[in-house]
Amino acid sequence: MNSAVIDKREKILKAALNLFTERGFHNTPTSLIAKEAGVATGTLFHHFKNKEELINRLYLDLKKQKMNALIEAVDETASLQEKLKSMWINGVQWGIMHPKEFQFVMQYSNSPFISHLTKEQAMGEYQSTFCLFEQAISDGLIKPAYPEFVADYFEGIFNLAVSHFRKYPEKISEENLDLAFDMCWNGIARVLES
Amino acid sequence: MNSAVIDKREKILKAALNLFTERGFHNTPTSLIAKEAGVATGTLFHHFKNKEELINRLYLDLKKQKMNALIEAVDETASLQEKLKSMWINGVQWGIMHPKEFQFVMQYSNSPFISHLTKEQAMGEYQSTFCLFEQAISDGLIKPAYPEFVADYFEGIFNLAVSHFRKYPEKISEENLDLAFDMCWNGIARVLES
Amino acid sequence: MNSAVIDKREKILKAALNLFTERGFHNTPTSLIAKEAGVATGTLFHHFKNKEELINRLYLDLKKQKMNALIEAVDETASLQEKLKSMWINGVQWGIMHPKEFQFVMQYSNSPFISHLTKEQAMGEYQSTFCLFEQAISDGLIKPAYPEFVADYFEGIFNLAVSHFRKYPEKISEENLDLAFDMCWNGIARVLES
Amino acid sequence: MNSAVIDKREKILKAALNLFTERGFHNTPTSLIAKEAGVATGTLFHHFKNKEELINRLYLDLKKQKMNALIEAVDETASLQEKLKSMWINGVQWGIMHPKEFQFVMQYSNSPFISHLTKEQAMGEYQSTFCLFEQAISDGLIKPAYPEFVADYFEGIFNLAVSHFRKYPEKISEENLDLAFDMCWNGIARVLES
DNA sequence: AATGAATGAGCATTCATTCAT
DNA sequence: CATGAATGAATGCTCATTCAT
Repeated sequence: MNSAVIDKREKILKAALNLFTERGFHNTPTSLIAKEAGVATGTLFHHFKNKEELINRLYLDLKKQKMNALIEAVDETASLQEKLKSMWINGVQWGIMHPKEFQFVMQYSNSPFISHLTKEQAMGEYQSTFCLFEQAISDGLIKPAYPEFVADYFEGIFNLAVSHFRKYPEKISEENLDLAFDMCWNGIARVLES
Repeated sequence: MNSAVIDKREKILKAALNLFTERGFHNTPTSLIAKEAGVATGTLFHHFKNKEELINRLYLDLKKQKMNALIEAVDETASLQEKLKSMWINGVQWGIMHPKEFQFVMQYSNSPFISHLTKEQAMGEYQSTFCLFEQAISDGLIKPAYPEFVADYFEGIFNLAVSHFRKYPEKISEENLDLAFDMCWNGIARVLES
Repeated sequence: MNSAVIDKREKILKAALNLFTERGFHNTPTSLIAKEAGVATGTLFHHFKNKEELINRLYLDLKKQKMNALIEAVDETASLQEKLKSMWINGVQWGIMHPKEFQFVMQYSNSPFISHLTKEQAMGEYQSTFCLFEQAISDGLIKPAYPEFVADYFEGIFNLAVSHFRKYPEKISEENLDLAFDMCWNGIARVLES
Repeated sequence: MNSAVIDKREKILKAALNLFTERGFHNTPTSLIAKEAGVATGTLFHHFKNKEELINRLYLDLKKQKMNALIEAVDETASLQEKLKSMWINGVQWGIMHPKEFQFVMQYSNSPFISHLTKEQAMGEYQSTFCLFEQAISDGLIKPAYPEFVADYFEGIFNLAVSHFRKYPEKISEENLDLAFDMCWNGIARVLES
């Protein structure tokens, strides 16, 4: 009983994810989502107050999944640089293996469809990661550029790398993932004077 | 009369740019564009076959403007690195001074609203720039990563930099522009062993 | 258990009365009635076949209450004029003390939501009162206008008086109730030549 | 051209009047109004911002018609009582000849569908009539009951009379109209002591 | 009896596009 | 070329009612 209920909710979210990434938010009728989910139109509105709540709910769920993927199995005893690299690799792999989820989160991060409140909630999950950058700067591990830029930069290249590997799947290899991280990192890292 | 005609066409394009960036394509009725442009609803369809043609036309115009801004006043006799830096700085400055135009081009570059044909035409403008990267790689000026990644990387960080400066306008300064380029470049540049 | 059942039924009727008078029939979802009654949506349909039956049932209940209020404690030995005045005063007082109930009965008396059958049943209760008018006419107590008009007139002014006192509660006083009846009555009563 | 435009607007208003009085506001889909008016659904919303504006517009139009009917051809030189009687007779005749219009105005006068603003505008038209009552009271022509009640009373019986004659059309005659007015009036008029 | 998730027909409203003037 | 009234398919959302538990 309960599982059937959750099932429908999940099916709606899944269908919404597929359709939103394929067709965009405004070009995806709720009726189509319901149809794709194998559910009546009214059912969608039983689970989500309206279309906007659906998209916000979806965004929050996926953002959380992404963040969980980042920190999964990161060796707590490793060095800061190694931690960041692990997270980067984890994240890129998650992005490659969950293309829709990744695209959705990236595409709607700056979208007006996502409410301010949702963005704040999502940002909360990000906080712990952000601390790592601050620490890396104070440790002298990375360039002393102001932290806002570092954060934008890091996430930007991260997204860029995933997008790239989705565009050229044949380029995916451990070597190229390392290369991508290296290009990112050597743009941040303090160049040690010899 | 002729100038009045051009006027209306321009006004429509201008209104469309403002509205598309503020509200998105699907959330911008043609009637609103017409109203904002001070023109009758029918007039829009005299100048553009339909809404899609309008957006494609707009995209192409702006992409061309952006490309022209890049190569403007680049010293032909300068070194390759200096040329690339000039273009970068030019581009970032254009992006800062034309926020709507920049956002529109970036936002819709990967959008399904832009037809394949339009994208190809736009890509044509990019060709000459792309050559510079190939040359830079073969010159040993930048890392021998495969050129597709370099191109994505370069453009990605470029967009990232502009977005960043739009988010934090108080950070705009010659110094920070240089810093941004430096962070980009030292992620690409071969690190010379001492 | 049985009392709990009755309780729910009563709660539904009570909630329906409040909501129907505040928002109208069509603007009151059954789900809202259920919610306001503290009951599941399905429960409403256990007690009433459908929304229409609910409203008809409610109408009949309230009409009966109103009629009972009219004849309550009327002195059987009093004169006809005194009886009618007692009923009038009783009725106005009931209307003042049961504003929702009064409004509902008045509002839906001519409404298509109330079925023909229901109206006839309700009219049955009215019959005995109607006889009084016929008698009053034949007694020469009131003007020899045809009885249909007298009945409409009497009830019309009655409703009017209640509505008036609900609009201006500060005007409620024994004196003004008498005044209202007097205005009603002297429009009916044969003016005796001196 | 212009006449065609007005035509459609008028047709919509007319269809709306018929349907609203027959089926009520909430039970009348805009699609049905459009259909009945021989017009596309969109056309309705071209002329009226939404359903609510349509009903408010309609109310205002009809209220104005009713008021105009009241004061039409009233002899300015006649006595106050004669003036009021003329208006009463005019009004009842208008109500009889325009049953839908009359019912609509009466039915929605106290309805929440009519906005406060609309009611105020409509009340404005009523002002001059209201003055007549004040004058009649100060002239000692009618009972010195407080004017709010007199106004409610007068209008109430007026509506009542029209409703009555619509229910019993066979009772319509000059004689009965006079009778109805007489019953109204002798409930107001000061009974002169002999 | 009671529950509340599910249903899907129905509704108000929007909007790209047309076309007579 | 320009206008803007008219169109009607499409869409987000509501709600009375059902039914498995």
